[in-house]
Amino acid sequence: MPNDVGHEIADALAALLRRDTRTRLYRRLTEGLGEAVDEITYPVLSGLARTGPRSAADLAGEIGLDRSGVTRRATRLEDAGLLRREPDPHDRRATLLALTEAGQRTVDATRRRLAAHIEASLASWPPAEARAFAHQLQRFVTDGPFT
Amino acid sequence: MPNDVGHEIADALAALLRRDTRTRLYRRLTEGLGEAVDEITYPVLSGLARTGPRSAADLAGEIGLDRSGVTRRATRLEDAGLLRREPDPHDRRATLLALTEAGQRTVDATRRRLAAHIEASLASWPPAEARAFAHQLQRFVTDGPFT
DNA sequence: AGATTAGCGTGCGCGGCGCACGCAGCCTGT
DNA sequence: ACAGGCTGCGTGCGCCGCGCACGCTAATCT
Repeated sequence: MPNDVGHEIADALAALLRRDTRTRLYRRLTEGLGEAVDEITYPVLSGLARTGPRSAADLAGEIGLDRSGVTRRATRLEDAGLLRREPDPHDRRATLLALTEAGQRTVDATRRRLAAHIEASLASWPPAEARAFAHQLQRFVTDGPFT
Repeated sequence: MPNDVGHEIADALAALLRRDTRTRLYRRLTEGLGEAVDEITYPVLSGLARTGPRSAADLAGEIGLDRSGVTRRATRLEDAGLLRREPDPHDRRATLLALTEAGQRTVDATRRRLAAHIEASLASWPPAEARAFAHQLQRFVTDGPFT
């Protein structure tokens, strides 16, 4: 493999990980979905949508955050009606975080928007190439230098 | 184009943009390079390496940050000997930020590490496929839903 | 039953960030 | 030439996200 491949991907990754890139993307995806959902709070919604109701500590471990942060974000989302705290039936001290219907709709809308943006930017690609790229990207992210 | 491609890439991107993914990657890349260089200060070094000496305001525009932030980071890097402030010969009120030799070496080492990690994770790929992926990724990042 | 542990929310301090001010140097009009 | 506006820089200020640690409640262990 030519070693310029590494640098080429490195440059692309650097551009991708840039702060304002992330901020702009989040802003675009969450625009008009209410004040409570933004770059800070969305990972809580998204993580909850992935696995269903779960505890704050559990969710914190997944998104690489302290429990206190998850608690505070959850409170904000709860105030906005996107999230609901329900007592764990098996453990009376525990409280499970669960999406409300509005929260689920918000997550769906956001993910749909992102997918639409991606597909729009891939519109001019040959379908087979786009499909191959998607698989390679996924493989690269899971196997890549990020674990 | 099948619409699951959009969602597949969306999932990969979400994993890539996760906070701890970024933090871990930065930590690995800057390990042992001194206390001053980290996720916060590195973009200044990197941006400077890209275009040569330039003003703080100019650099701030590129990395999507306020000038004050660049100034503060630059001061930290200056204290660590990685960066040098030199007066602009054409404008006596302006100061140009420039990498020292140590700063340049730090950037080179970091980029080399990232490229090495990437290539290692692509070691099992057919070379042609890796090359194609690199080009597609670059194209996707520049044309993609990030502008 | 008493002691230890687990889960949660919150107060506290740290640090990054944007905003706005003050100062120094440039530039344009008269 | 000089006076006013403009530009570039650094810094103080306030906001906010974040990790740490405490107190409280409830489960679990001996």
